[in-house]
Amino acid sequence: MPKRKPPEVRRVPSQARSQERLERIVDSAAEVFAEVGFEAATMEAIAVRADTSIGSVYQFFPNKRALLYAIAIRYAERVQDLFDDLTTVEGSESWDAFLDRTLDALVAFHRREPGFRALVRNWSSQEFLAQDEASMKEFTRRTAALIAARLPKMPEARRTVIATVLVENVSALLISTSRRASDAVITEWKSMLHRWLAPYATARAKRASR
Amino acid sequence: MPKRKPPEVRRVPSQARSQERLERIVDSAAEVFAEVGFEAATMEAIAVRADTSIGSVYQFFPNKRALLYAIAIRYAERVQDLFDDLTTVEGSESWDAFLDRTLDALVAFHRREPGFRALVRNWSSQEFLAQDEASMKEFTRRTAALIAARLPKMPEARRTVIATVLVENVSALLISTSRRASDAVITEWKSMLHRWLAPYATARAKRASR
Amino acid sequence: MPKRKPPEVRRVPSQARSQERLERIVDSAAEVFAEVGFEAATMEAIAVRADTSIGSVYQFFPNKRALLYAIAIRYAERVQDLFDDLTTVEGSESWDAFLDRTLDALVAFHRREPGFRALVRNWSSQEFLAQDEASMKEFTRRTAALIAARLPKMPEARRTVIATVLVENVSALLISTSRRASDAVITEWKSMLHRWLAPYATARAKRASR
Amino acid sequence: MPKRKPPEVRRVPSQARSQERLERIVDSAAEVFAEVGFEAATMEAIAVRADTSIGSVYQFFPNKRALLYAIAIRYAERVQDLFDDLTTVEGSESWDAFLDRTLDALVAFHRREPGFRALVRNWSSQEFLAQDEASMKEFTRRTAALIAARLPKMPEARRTVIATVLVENVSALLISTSRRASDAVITEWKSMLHRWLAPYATARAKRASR
DNA sequence: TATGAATGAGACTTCATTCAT
DNA sequence: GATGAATGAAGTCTCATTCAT
Repeated sequence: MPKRKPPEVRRVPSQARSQERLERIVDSAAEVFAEVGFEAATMEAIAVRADTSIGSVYQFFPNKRALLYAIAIRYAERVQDLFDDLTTVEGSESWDAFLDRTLDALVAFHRREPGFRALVRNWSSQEFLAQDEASMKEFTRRTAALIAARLPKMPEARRTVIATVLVENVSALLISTSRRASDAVITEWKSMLHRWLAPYATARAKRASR
Repeated sequence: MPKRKPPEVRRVPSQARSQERLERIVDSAAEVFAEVGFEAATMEAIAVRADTSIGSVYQFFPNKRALLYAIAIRYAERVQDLFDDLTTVEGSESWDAFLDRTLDALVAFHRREPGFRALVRNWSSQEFLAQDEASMKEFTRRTAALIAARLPKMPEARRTVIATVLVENVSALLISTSRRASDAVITEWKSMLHRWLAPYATARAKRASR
Repeated sequence: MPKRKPPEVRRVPSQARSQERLERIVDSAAEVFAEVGFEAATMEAIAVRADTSIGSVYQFFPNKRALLYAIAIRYAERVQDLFDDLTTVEGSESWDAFLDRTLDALVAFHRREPGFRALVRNWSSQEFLAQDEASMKEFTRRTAALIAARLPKMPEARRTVIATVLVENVSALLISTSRRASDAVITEWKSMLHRWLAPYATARAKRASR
Repeated sequence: MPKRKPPEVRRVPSQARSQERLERIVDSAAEVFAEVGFEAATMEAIAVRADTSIGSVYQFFPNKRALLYAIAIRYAERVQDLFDDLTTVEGSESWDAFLDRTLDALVAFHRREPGFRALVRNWSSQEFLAQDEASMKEFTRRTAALIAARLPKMPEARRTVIATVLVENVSALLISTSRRASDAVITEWKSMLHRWLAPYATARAKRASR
């Protein structure tokens, strides 16, 4: 995920009291957006849930959109961190193990942060679609790099296609499914990915065993 | 797709003129919702595009939400019909061929009806999420039935899990991907499904050949 | 006064009912602006005084400023008409008689339309200052023409200066004074103008008698 | 200028620091009001320009209106002082010379203090119109006294009328004209006043020469 | 039945004023 | 006293919905 310009924040509070309030406002907004969508969310509702006044919300954010933007960035950072954690595990790990670990982590993330799903689904505005596209590209790039590390002989075009399908598949399923997915479904989902990718890994294994 | 309670329509017009007008209103609403989203769409804009007056829109629909509902139902019927067409093809067809044909048809449908994607991404409200859930369940049931027809020995629980993953996978990818997906990506996607499902089909083949 | 572009009006009503309403809104706005000034006037107050809803006000005018603009134009037209009436009197009339007649008419106008004074005093915004400047220029031009008709020998520069002082004097006094001015004050004011302009007229008389 | 009730000042600061701050606040407010008008001026902007905090402004003034009031009083005092200076010149001076001197001084004052004009044009509220009226009355009284000193025989009613026209004329023209008036216009303006008042002075001269 | 003008609740946003630090 | 964050009343404007014609 590329670095983004900082959110349009009016005031960065230094006092602990204000810092807390800001946190509460962003949390509250994330919840309200998740529940009713961006357009239907009202600043009043956000303020009330954050247990403040509308005026305080506007002290930190110049408008509703800035609030959405701030939330988007917060999530982007969390996903970024998650991906970093997942890929910095040292040692030799099988593809399947890596995939399983990644999926489990992502499913857990989506369950922990129900607002994320709502956010992504509501990104219909042009501005945010561009963001989304950029995120997906970055994830695809990184995934392709991971593939390259294990299958250096695979042509780049091929690698990119596989990475694309993998990233799209995972993100699409996470977004539309994660809350309701049972363990059995997730297990089957992993099977799907394992079987799909097996031949590529096998090819390497064969070459390696020669 | 389950039977739905009758749409909230105030008057079912008998006259051809009115029927046409109703059609135009729904088309117009679908377009406007797709273009700017549900909240930002105005009844005025919908009426103008349908070449009628606001009053006429309210003659058919008690409120804006009812319009969205009508559109949802229309799309549900179209998807329903599509699925019926796909499955009523007689003769022996391989799983892979069936899958490919289905995927191609669905991708084509999504490309033909950009409003569908916009609609689904705009759900958000509780009422519509329930709708969505119901649709998915119905598709899963039918898919499980298709599997049962070919793999009668597979335990029902298993079948349901596979059908769930298949339906979720297909619908999720269609919604988040279809407009931008290249042919190479779609081909790889098919591969994924083929390899995943191959062992199940093979199991049958083995048992059959004994 | 130069022709102005038509006010930003959203809808020009044809029905008598609406026409009345529009009239009431403009009248009401003129009153409210006159009483509390443009900024302090609220659309709510304007709507209530016009015995309508806020929504109706916005049906005719896209924003508060457009209302001010409409009023300005209405007054500009009235002043225009007044000036036309004053100058189209045929026959030979003495300067003093003409001046007296004009002043009386202008004072009457200002007393009849208390909103006019308020409007001009509130024209502080850049946009309206330009308007004002243009009006004054036009009046000065016309006045200079009137002078030229009677004193063709007077150099143009001179004529312009006199016209400027005359117009500025009359408009300034009208704006700041007219409501409280007693008859005695107005009579003295006329004297002032007569005595000031007498030498110019006399010069002509002398030349004429030679 | 009549005695005014003491300005609404919360605290009359004794410390030099505070005195300075108070001065800065009033200056700042005068500038901001002059630039954007009373309503559009924000206490924040005033505080920032005065290089203090909003809280400090409220230490001195209970509300925004009190600030305007303080500015009005300050200007009233300055005009008062100016008038005192103008009239305390000893020796025999012709009417015309006195008038010219006064006008020049007033024009200079208006050019030096652009805020004054803005202030007067922004009156509008009932409370301030009363202020204005009172100022005008006081100037008229003083002017009538000046006339009385030179023309003791003139009936008081007459004197008052002349003083009224003179004061209204001068103040009206100053307010609406001073920034844009050319020297030629001002010269002609003086001519106007000279010719108007000449007969009154002549009358005295005649009586004196008998 | 069709129209579209009228209505007014409700959204966003600003900013005068208060008050805890 | 000084500061500036917090508050919330109030203003502008939109638009779903109603209803007279």
